[in-house]
Amino acid sequence: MNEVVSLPGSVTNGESLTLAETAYRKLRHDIIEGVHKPGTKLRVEHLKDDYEVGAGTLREALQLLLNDGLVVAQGHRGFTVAPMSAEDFQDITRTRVMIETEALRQAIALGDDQWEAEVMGAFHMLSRAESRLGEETVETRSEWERKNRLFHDTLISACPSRWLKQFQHLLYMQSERYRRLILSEKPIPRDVHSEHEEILTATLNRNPELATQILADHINRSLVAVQKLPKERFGRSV
Amino acid sequence: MNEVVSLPGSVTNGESLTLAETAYRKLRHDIIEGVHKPGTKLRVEHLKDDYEVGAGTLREALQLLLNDGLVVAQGHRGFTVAPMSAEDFQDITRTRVMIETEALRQAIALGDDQWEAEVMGAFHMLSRAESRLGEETVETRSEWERKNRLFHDTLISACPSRWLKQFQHLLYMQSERYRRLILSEKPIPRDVHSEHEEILTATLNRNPELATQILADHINRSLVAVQKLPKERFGRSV
DNA sequence: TCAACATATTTTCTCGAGAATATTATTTTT
DNA sequence: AAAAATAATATTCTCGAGAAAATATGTTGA
Repeated sequence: MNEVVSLPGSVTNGESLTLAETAYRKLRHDIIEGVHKPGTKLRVEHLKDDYEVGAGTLREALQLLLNDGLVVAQGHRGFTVAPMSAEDFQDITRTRVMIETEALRQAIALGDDQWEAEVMGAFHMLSRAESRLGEETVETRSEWERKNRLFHDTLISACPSRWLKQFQHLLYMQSERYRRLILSEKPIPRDVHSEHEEILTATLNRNPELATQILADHINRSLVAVQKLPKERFGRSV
Repeated sequence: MNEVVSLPGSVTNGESLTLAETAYRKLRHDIIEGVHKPGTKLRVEHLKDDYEVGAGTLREALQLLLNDGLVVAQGHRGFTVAPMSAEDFQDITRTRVMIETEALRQAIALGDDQWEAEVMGAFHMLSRAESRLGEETVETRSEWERKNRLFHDTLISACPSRWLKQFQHLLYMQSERYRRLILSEKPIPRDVHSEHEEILTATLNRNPELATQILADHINRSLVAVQKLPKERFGRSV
């Protein structure tokens, strides 16, 4: 069941990890979690000690982050954490709605019994993680984040388009960084559970119109929350 | 008019180029042009001499190519030219139609006079390059390829979504590799000129339905051409 | 006081050599 | 002879030091 498969967002095809890739993952995590603030310079000499790798290896990790749009580079002027802004998140959200609803549409059209079962399973795992969210520890929150991503990934896993899924993954990752701003403000609101449930039932009923409509609303809901935030929360502007 | 702007596909924001990035560009060109066949191993020790850089620098260039999906990596097993297949091109084409038509729709809705002028200019340049296509040299073909990309880029340049444009750029680059297979077979057919012209007029008439329809047909046309090719042309299979 | 120039410092970029890992070839065993 | 184990080769990955470039500091002249 738990076969080794190349998870999206991974650079290599599973199996053994290089030091550069582990550093890449840690850095990615820290950028999404806001450890490295938007617009901040990422100096190799400082970071190589924190992440316990050589300078060249850390550079490789930074190069990989360019793909994800979490880091920007400037020739001979080093690397910088990608800036954040309300406009950027609006763009991310709109594009993500377009990509993810199309992917869901295709998944609903083509998914088989196996896929249905996996979607139900992912929803169940997410529900359990949600119920454990009362005790507000770091672990429960990151657990919920993992399960939420898994649910969204599984929903569209039956979509045959490699590129659509890749773009969805990228935009989800970007959204995560913004969603973190809201979560640090107030805990995850109650109605997300019912939203997920509605998406689930509409999907299993093979109702693409309804499922994509709810999914779109669901994704858009975090947009209005971010737009209410004061702009200082986005870190230093460019 | 010709201000220095960060062209998509470039890693840095213009200005001075690093050795790693120039190597990246050359490698990208060579992969698209088929110098390095799909599925081929890219050995650092061999390539560093060809591209006149150190081993570490060439590794950086390869890392950057991962983003573009032209190279795949496997932990401790090095880099490989991304494989090609008819199914992959079908996916690329469908996704590209979706992305590029949406971008064009937004551009038509929001583009100003300046944009209209640039679109006309790009079309003119493309037409001239097409007329020079009779003398079948390497230079005229690559000139046409450049102008064709510029035309497509300019069409959607008024689209405000950074991400849509980024995805369009990625998929256009992928298409280029496949289009090369057709071009080596037979020269560029006559009717592409009229197709471009129809897109232009529909766009300038602010007719999004017609413009996106013709654009979609235009992009899809190369799909059927590729699907006619024998599968040996795609290089060694995975 | 301010600007232009030169110097010093920091940071990035680049390279080649050594360590770790995978692949191929050889030998040994069943 | 086929399979398993071992040795040899090739390739990738990692590191730290030096070269190149950018930034910061200091100096001179108007």
